[in-house]
Amino acid sequence: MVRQPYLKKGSWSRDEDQKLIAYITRYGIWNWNEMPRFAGLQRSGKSCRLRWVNYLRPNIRRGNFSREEEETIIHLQKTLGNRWSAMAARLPQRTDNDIKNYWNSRLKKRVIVENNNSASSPTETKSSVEENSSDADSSMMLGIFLDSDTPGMHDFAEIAADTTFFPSGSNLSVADDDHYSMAMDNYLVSYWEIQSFLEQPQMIEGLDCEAISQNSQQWHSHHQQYYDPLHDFWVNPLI
DNA sequence: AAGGGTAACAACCGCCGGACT
DNA sequence: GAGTCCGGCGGTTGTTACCCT
Repeated sequence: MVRQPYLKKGSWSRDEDQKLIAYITRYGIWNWNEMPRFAGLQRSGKSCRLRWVNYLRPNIRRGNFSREEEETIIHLQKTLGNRWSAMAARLPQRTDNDIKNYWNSRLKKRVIVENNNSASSPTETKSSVEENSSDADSSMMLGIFLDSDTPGMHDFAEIAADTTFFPSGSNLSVADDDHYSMAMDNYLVSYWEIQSFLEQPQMIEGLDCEAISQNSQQWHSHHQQYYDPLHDFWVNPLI
């Protein structure tokens, strides 16, 4: 009987995030079930996939749904039902998990209340959405990269600025140092750390980088529709 | 200050469908 | 055609932070 290797569950640590990002950055996504072993992660493939898709992908936006996005979700939920992935396809930068959570925790109740109100007195309800006040904060954070003379850093910053790489949640205010450092800790896996990781000796003996690279390219060609356009940004500078 | 209730969200689980052998 | 593997999806749970009493 083959003993299953210990698989960690629960919250992801920063170190695990870095390992996953660094691995995918270098080799791409070729097999979720095999990747954790090569990446030095004691996680299931499913767990890695979920973490990447819902949190670590470079061009996802989290928190602070705009009024337009809210209305879109409400409309799509009416027409599509609980098809969260289909909704996510129509809401750029949002994940199905995020949309699902947002609907379950906020919008569902709001819609019920609005329906009840419209049944009695059709008054306009005020949206609970906060303004995207942290856009400026994100810009300030990006300034760090723009100041850098490191090749590739300007691309990094510009793309991040264009795609709201940095989540715009309320915790990301840079009004004080605590929030700023927390934001950095939680959301930034710096170029330098990835580089440092990649320069480490291969953790798996006999790792056939060439084969993995080819597998990755084949995967790309077959699954291009699932790939976000920022992938090149992550991969090219490091190959 | 402490405890209970609630909201928000990260993560897990089970199921399903497609691809491959 | 049957079996297996893998990735994706939706439902659900667990955890944490916050608010109120």
